[in-house]
Amino acid sequence: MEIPSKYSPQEIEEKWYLYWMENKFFNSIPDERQKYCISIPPPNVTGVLHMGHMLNNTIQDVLIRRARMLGLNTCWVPGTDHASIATEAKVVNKLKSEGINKADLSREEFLSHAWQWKEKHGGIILDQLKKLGASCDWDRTAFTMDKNLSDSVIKVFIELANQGLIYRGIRMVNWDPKAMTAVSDEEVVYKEEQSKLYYIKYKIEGQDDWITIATTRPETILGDTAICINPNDTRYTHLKDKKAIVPLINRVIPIIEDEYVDIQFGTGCLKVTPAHDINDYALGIKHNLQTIDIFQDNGTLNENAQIFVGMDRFEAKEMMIKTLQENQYISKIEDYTNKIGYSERSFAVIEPKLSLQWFLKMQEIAQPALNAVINGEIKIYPEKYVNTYKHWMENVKDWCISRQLWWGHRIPVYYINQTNEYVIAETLEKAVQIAREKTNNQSLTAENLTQDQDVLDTWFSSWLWPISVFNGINEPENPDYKYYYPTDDLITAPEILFFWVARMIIAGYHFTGHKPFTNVYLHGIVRDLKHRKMSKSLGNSPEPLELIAQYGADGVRVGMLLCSPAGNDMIYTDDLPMQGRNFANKMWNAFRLISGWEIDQEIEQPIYAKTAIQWFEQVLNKNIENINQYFKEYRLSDALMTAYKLFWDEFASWYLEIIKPQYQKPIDKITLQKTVVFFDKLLKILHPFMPFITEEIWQLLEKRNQGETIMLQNMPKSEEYDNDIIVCFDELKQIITEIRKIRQEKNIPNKDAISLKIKTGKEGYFDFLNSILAKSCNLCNLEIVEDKQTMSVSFLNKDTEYFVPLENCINIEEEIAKLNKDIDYFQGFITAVQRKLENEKFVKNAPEKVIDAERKKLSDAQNKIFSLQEQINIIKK
RNA sequence: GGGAGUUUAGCUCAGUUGGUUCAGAGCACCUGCCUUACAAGCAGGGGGUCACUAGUUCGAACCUAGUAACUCCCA
Repeated sequence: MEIPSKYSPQEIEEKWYLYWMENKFFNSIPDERQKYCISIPPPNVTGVLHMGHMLNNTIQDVLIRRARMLGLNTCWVPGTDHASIATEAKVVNKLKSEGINKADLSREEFLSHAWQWKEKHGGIILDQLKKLGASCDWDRTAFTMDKNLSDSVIKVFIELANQGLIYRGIRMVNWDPKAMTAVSDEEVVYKEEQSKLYYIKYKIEGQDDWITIATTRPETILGDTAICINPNDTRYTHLKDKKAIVPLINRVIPIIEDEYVDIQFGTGCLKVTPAHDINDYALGIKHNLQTIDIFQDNGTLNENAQIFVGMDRFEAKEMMIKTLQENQYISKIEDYTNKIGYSERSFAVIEPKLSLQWFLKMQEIAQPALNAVINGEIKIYPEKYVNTYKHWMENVKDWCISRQLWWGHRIPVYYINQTNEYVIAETLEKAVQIAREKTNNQSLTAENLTQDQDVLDTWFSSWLWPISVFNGINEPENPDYKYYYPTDDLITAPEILFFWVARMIIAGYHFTGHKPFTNVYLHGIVRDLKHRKMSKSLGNSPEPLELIAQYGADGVRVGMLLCSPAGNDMIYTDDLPMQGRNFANKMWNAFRLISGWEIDQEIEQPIYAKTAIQWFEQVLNKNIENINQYFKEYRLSDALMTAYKLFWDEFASWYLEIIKPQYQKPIDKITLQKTVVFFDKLLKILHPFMPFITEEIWQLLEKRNQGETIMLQNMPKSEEYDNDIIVCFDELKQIITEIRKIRQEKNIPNKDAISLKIKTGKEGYFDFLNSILAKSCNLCNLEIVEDKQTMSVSFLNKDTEYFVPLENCINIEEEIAKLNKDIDYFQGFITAVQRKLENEKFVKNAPEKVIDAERKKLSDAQNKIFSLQEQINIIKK
């Protein structure tokens, strides 16, 4: 059967993924073996696969497949999170396109639409992961709003509340007026923008005097409740204890003093609007100021503003500027660059807003999580992120966990008779019970209770993920949880180190008393060549599934990993998957070569083959050892590159070329058998990186039974090896390269045999490799000689001299020039070494070993010069 | 404004306790080859003041200080 010379991955990948699924090779159940477990960073249920997912999941699959081949009971739990804000926005938009307004629906009706949407679109991303080859235990697929996971969320909320760690409070939150919800600090993206700084005059009460402040947000002066000056600022001392009048609305406000005010900035006077600025809010508390909130939740002005009521904040700003100008309150307008916060989800400008929210106290529960990373119980790779983690955990702030949305876990708080008095319970029935006890009113019914309208932050469910996917909150004694938890590795990006990783660690220690995972591997962000983050809006991201179609999943996986050292961003170009594809093709053709060889039982194993086998065994073992070490250090790019070079350079370019029989000649049995064994090992080493092609070739390499798979074979172990053989062979490679160079320079085709004469020295000659040398260089004659040769091209390896007699095409001038060039080089080298050795301080202070090495370098170089000079003399004769 | 990190070849990155196995790898590039496994290939080759400056040391890509540029986090 003819095997095509180009490897085409499409059908092959589909075939093997089906085979793996049908045979349930990805599934795991607890047994007596040691386990290895990863819970996937749950992608957003609204999401589609992007380059970041490709990198993230490739890494996880490599680790999982390798662990599986190391004999561990391997479990990779997939799933998605419900993404409150993003999903709700999607569903709202979808309904809008159908002419339905969210406001016209009841909560139940809306949720039913949301669930329909989830059922229809929620699994897309997981199916896409299958194309990548992800070997997840799909039977365990979890969703943060599944029954067990939801119950866990409610349960821990109640537990934390009972521990006094949850409180309700007025706080300045990042308000998203479009999504009508508070968002966390981490969900606000700040962008630098050109804006204006307005200088606005306030009249001093009872005096014909003015005070000027500078602000970027003139509309908020409607909520002003003070003017603040710095007590050290002599320009304003005379205004101390006076009052100012807010323009247009004539509210009288005090002039207060605080060193917080930056004298250099603007006019040195600050307007204080406690309801709409976080720093002003702090000032307000400190100076006991009134707080006037002038905005509705949707960003329009309310009654408190007195004017422009009902107008949107941006419109109101324009009106405000216009009106102030008309009334001569604006003295100056300057250009100004400031940072404006946008909602990561809805892209609306964030409005700082005072609001009643639920908070989780963090400081106390963060402590064990901080300690765990500091004392190394949990390891972060790369280590530099430990600092970042530490800094954050030491300055941790309380976590606002409520969101003004419907899609998510509804806060299990029930208010009694529309008051602020409440009870917390898993269900309405329990809430009634508790409320009756609390109020001492047995006639209280469900009618008297109103559940909090808000849901919990999505992270408040994903922080339980490694626990809740095994139902460890609800049933801590269940066998799955006991077996798989704590999980082993967590693979994610540093961007969510804080709001996911750190919180998972906190939750792990707080709810289970154990870490949630042992190692955290942080990979970078995928960027384009201009180092811009890949995103839909920039249009700079390739479509992952198209990449897979074009280069094969194996090719893409290799491309993603080749250039992605831990913690570094990955700069993507199409060259990367191409390199992966080319490598797959190389493997494919190596297989084609071997599969075409016929065995002849009669022929003896040639010495060159026997020697090459002996050498390759050493190289293989050495590289396995290196790869193991790289995996230990989570240096996956290096591990892959080592395997890549082992296959391409050592196996294909050197080993196969040496043992390759002449065209259409048969091969001996032992060599072929050994070669198949090598190939088999290489495939296993490469399988975690390139699952599909390795399965395909492995299945073809030898007769396999139904139900067999490379993915359940044992990973080759590193055995003892003789490094001397590798070193000798490296020298041999250099010698062969020298001879190839001579052929190229002198234009001698490979098929013309040449002869080689060797004047052996103490080093640089290996007779046991002669048969390989002869075959690789097509030598008709290999002779050991006592004397230097004339009419030859020569070169030195250590102190052994090699001569290629080429009577017809020797240019004596050229040869001498070449030899002189070498002499010059060594001369310079000697000068440098001598300078060192003549330095008394060096001889006195440097270790013996270093000095000896220098002396050897010196004498070696001197010998070389001597030998080269001699060669020149001989040629000249 | 506070903190962390980065700077090594055209690009992306390695360089473990300072010492010719220290200046490396892959890709890209150049030259010659369609040599029956592979042109998605083979063989060979060029390329770096290790950001800059000063210091410590017999010796610095590596240690110290300063400077510059970039990145991230927090405010």
